[in-house]
Amino acid sequence: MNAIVQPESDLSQRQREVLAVVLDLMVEEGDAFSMAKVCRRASCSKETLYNWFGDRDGLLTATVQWQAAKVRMPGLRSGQVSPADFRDSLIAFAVNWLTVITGDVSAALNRLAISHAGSGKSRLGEIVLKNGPLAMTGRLRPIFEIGAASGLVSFDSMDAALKTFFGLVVGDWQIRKLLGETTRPSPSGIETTAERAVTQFLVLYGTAQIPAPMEAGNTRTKPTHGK
Amino acid sequence: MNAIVQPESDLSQRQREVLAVVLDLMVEEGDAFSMAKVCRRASCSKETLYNWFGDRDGLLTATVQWQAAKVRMPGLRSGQVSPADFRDSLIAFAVNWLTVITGDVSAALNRLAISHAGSGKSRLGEIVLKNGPLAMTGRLRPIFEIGAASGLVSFDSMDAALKTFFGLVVGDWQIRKLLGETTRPSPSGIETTAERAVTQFLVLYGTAQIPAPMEAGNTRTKPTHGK
DNA sequence: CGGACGCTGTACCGTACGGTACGGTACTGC
DNA sequence: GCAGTACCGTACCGTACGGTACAGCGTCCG
Repeated sequence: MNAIVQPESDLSQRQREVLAVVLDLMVEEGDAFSMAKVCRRASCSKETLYNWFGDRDGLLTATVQWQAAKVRMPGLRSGQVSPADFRDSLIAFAVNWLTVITGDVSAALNRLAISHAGSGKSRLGEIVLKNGPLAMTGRLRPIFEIGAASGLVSFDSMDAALKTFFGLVVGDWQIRKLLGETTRPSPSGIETTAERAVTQFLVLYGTAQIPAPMEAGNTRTKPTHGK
Repeated sequence: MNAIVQPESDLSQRQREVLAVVLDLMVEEGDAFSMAKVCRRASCSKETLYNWFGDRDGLLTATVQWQAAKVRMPGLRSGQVSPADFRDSLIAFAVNWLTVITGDVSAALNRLAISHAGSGKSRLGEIVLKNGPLAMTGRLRPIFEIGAASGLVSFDSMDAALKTFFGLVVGDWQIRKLLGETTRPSPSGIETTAERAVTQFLVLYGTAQIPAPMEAGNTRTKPTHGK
């Protein structure tokens, strides 16, 4: 099984078209679509499909990898950075992440990978894990390091801080989306969530005063201690 | 389809035995197990199975509901409460939740519900959602209210606070578990995570000084502001 | 005793799907 | 013109599974 492992990007235009169809079908039907349906919609023959991707698993894997390769995160120039830039950078990161997470494509991919992880049918879970949470923390870590080097934040444990950031940003959005809840946050809702999460994160890990938002999160950036 | 909707608890001992077998199979194989396999392992006939549960969906639904009914959360006596009690209560809650979430049974149930939510095959997603995150916040809300009434915490938005608590506690544990990551936190790791999450939560939302832990979380409960 | 009932085990049916084979067609290079 | 290649469309095969039917068996109750 898993005959052909495409070196990731020597995919022809036609092959990418097919994968796009597969992705659409994943969004519409989850794991339930058949190879025949792919062929019908993509106007290609089964034989070609099997020649290109080996078997169904190969097709799924190729689709997931191809899609995962498209996800990119906003970065941050290294060197000294101002508090405002740092904060904006975190917010941009959070907005980006939340937008991806709450999207139908991400949900479809995660659903697929999760159900396969349960059946031990393939390594899709591993792939999505690597391109999801792990990629996020991987991209976020250098940003955190820049912040720390600039004296804006400090961590006892970088990993714990990354987990905390993840939790504050994602909250229960992802699990609810995956379980089929239809209410999707508006772009402004995402923005608000991201700002609140970053504000809270900076309360927990920030060392210097960073421009506070007007109304996000707990409103007050720090509770008025003592009753 | 979905012929018989068991009023939730008029299940015979024998029926519960069968559901236990189904649950085991879910943990082992995800959604891939067949009705025949259930019968073989439970030593019952297909006909009986279909008489009792209508169809495959009915069996799955019954299993999920039966299992969901078993989950209970630690509560908190109402009335005035001490800071230490409040904090311990939150920690107990978090430990309980993390233990459930990272367990194989919960993972199997969530995987099942998630994959069905993707295919629109049934209402399992809705059921798990109601007995998962929503049940958690439902149980947590009164605890928060007691805390607020006792002047220990204050919220601008109760919903936002619940989301924050969820995020701080769960982090990325659940999604990683669902995606098949095998490393499971030890009981002491869960304890540590829970304490750190609660400490952070109280930093964000607490009004009064609450006994700080020795070393949990960011170590210092509040960063020494200003460089 | 005898019929009704509930259950087990097995054989069976229809279907749907993954995977293969094959005929037909367009294009390319010689 | 012709072999080779790459692809489409479709027919086909084997299998596995959901669901049904039926025979056999123990138990309860009149």
